[in-house]
Amino acid sequence: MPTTDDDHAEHLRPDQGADPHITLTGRLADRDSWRADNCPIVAALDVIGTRSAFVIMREALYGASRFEQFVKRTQLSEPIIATRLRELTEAGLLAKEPYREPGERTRNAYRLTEKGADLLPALTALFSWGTRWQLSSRPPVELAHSDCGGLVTSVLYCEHGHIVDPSTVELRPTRNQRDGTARSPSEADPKRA
Amino acid sequence: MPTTDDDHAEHLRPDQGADPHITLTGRLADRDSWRADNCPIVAALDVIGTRSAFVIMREALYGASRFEQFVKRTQLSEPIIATRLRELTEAGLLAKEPYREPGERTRNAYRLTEKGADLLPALTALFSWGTRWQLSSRPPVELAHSDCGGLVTSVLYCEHGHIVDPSTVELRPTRNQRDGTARSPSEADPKRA
DNA sequence: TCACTGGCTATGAAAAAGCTAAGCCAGGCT
DNA sequence: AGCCTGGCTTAGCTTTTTCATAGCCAGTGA
Repeated sequence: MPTTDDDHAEHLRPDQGADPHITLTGRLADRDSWRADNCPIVAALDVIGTRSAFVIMREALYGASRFEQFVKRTQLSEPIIATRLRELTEAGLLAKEPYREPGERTRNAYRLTEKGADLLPALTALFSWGTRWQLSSRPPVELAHSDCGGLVTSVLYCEHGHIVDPSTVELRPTRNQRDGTARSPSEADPKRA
Repeated sequence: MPTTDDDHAEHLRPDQGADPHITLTGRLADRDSWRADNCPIVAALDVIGTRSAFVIMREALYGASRFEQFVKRTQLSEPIIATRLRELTEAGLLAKEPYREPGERTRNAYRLTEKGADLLPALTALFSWGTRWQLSSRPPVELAHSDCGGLVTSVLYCEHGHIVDPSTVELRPTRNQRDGTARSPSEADPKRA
């Protein structure tokens, strides 16, 4: 196979399957000229960046709302469950709601909020990824669409209704809503050196 | 508002917006009768369950492949970067490939593999979630579909081509491929007490 | 009033994640 | 041969996560 002396060879994508990263466009193309301050992924991980938080959110999405349910279903320790439930409630992913069974005293339920439920695509994507790549056999449970019975995964989708192939995803400077002008990365990131 | 003494009131979903968890069906409906052993989400977190792993995968998807690039772009420490790169390579998400610039000695590049690239839906979902719920202003960058320019997120999608509303997602026992018979949870989970 | 109990908190400990700083070393150039 | 340097590793440390265990306490029923 002939080799190339092209200085840009490293930046090119010689083989879609070989190095399938997304394309950085505009001023983002030079990745070392900007920092990923205010990264939304890191912002998400500020709330749910521990293994125990993921597991608790899994059970919240599976319908758990009471402290004892989280204890039984996650196998995490009580101090950790209490701490995570408090943090997730303070962050708005769960809402503490008093409820009372007849003959028993008032307790609190940790109800899933819209903010918490909106993690379903992320957890579904991890569910699919883990199923495909990590488990040696199919898991005993699967996610399905109750309307039609089809299996559910998370896919990349654009606002124009296209299923987006990963090779056609690009990272670009955020555009102002009104005129489409790209915002300077530093414009929205005055913090941090 | 009248209250109900219905014993099943807690299990019902009185308000779709109030408690938007997914529906457990079949023998999974009694959540305390099975354990989430071999959970694909936990299996995924075995590989990528640290904040630093997420950040490194972000940069790999943004095109980083050299050790120094990960150092500059993540602000993580070198020992941690080296450890995570080794672990992600051993797990198959990155592939170590020697390359050589003219006049320089051979180095290794950490190339994204198909397995690694398949985390894009999960990272995109976290990107969207963080954008919507955590950042006080829009991030300076956005994900777009290069074919049409539309913004990209992760959505729930079923194998029959439907965009799936979260309220129509269910967790069900995995069906055998041939005859659709559900597998017993213990069938695939002989391990762990 | 007393016993019970669900939902925590407190304590101490272990392990993991992450950091700073220093150092090693192989291989390229002079 | 010697110097330089990118890519690590090592050592020591801090912080975070997580655990086991014990205990507290408010509120309910007897």
